[in-house]
Amino acid sequence: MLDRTVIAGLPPFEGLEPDDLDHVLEQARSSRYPRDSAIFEQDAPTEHFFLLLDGHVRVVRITPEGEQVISRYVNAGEMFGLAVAMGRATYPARAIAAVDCVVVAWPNSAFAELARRFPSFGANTYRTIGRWLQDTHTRMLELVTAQVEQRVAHALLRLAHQAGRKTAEGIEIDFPITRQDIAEMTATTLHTVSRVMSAWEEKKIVISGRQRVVIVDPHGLMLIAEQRPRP
Amino acid sequence: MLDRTVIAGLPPFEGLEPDDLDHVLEQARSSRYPRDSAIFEQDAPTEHFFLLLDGHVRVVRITPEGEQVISRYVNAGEMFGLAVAMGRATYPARAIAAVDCVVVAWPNSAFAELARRFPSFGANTYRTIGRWLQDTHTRMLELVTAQVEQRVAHALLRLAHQAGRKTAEGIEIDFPITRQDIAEMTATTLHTVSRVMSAWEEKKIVISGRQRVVIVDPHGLMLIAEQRPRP
DNA sequence: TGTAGGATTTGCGCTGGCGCAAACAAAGGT
DNA sequence: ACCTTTGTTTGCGCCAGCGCAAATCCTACA
Repeated sequence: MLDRTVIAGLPPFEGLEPDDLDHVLEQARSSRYPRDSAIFEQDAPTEHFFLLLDGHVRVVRITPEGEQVISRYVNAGEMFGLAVAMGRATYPARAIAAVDCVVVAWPNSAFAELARRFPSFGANTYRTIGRWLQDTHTRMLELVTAQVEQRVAHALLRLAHQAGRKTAEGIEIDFPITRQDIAEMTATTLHTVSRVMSAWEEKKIVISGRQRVVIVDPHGLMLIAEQRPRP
Repeated sequence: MLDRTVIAGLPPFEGLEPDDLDHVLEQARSSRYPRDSAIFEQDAPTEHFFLLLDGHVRVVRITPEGEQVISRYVNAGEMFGLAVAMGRATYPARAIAAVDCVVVAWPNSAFAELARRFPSFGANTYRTIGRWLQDTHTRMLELVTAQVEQRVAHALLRLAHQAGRKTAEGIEIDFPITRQDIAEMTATTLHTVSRVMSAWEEKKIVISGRQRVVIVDPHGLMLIAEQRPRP
């Protein structure tokens, strides 16, 4: 049985009494996932929905042709795998632990009861899904209208915002991320990402190494991201 | 006051008693929108949510740079402008009547009450939003991985499926649609769409004219849509 | 300390489809 | 019947970024 303090104060459970929190956790079980392991697979039947307690999770969609696109990164404290709330029988994507993770899982059957018993939980969940829809639209717009350099800049800024850690050199992305990963976020190739980032390293905008990105000059990066395609 | 039969049998109101339907409609008002008029504007404060009774509505997102992307077409019988269900204060896109339309609008304030009083209505709405999220992801994947020709083929097949009308020549898209519109659905230019479709006309796959598209050979189009990029 | 495997960098050539421009065609208004 | 507006077609040149290939660099593990 989990301690109620691990979920107290998280948006989905805001306003719940200690007893309520215990009730919520009664149906949950927590597990650890080592780095690079799958939490659920695309098209697998949905049996659980999840809360990430610690770590970072990558959500990836794969086309029939085998091409991958990273649809988002999940940060600690966020819900994911909410297929049940969307009335889906299978997960639409694969979830991979980007680092060692601690996850709480509820069986799908718990969702309806929790949403009914704690309306704020249901409302929050649906708002979350609504926000994902917005974010997805926004990213889609960006992917199809902006140039590669701007897309990569946007992706890094978003990562820095969500999962940035201040260091002496600048803002470091808090989990290992490869050129390939960035390519899959921005719909390009690892070669192009590498070229773009090498150029930025030259200009002292970022420092990057193996699976590591530090943003030295966020403002400079923002200028690149906001650049008009044809002035 | 609207007659209850106009909404009876529609998925969101499935299983409601005649009295319930009357109650639902008490808070609604219906209006007509002439072709090309806006039903709501992007970033405008959300005051209503809508049901399309008759016609076709185009939902368009505009970037700060002024580029447009058509995020979907709404068909008769579908809800749209559900910003309130996603907890948003402004509409994330603009809705334009693609033909003369009849629309039912409810004030946002009605949403919470309806969702509480008729759980099936709430569940259906949230499922709908979940489906939009899926569709958007799928389209995004397609836009960034497939070639222009395949994207246009997919777009036409989707349109034919949702809003196709059988004619002597083939399946005709049920509303006026320009090359520019198709370009905004597939993230390309009207010039390229024109070239692609001229080639298809040559091969007797489609017949097209001013604001008009007829799919003569859906199977041939499907072959193009499913084509592997690099065999 | 050596080494295998993964990650990254970089050069080079090619091409899909965009930008530009101009002509043409179909509606609709007067 | 004419003119304006709006939509469509087509030719041409160009370039961002991909595919391919090869070298190099880390890092973990033996």
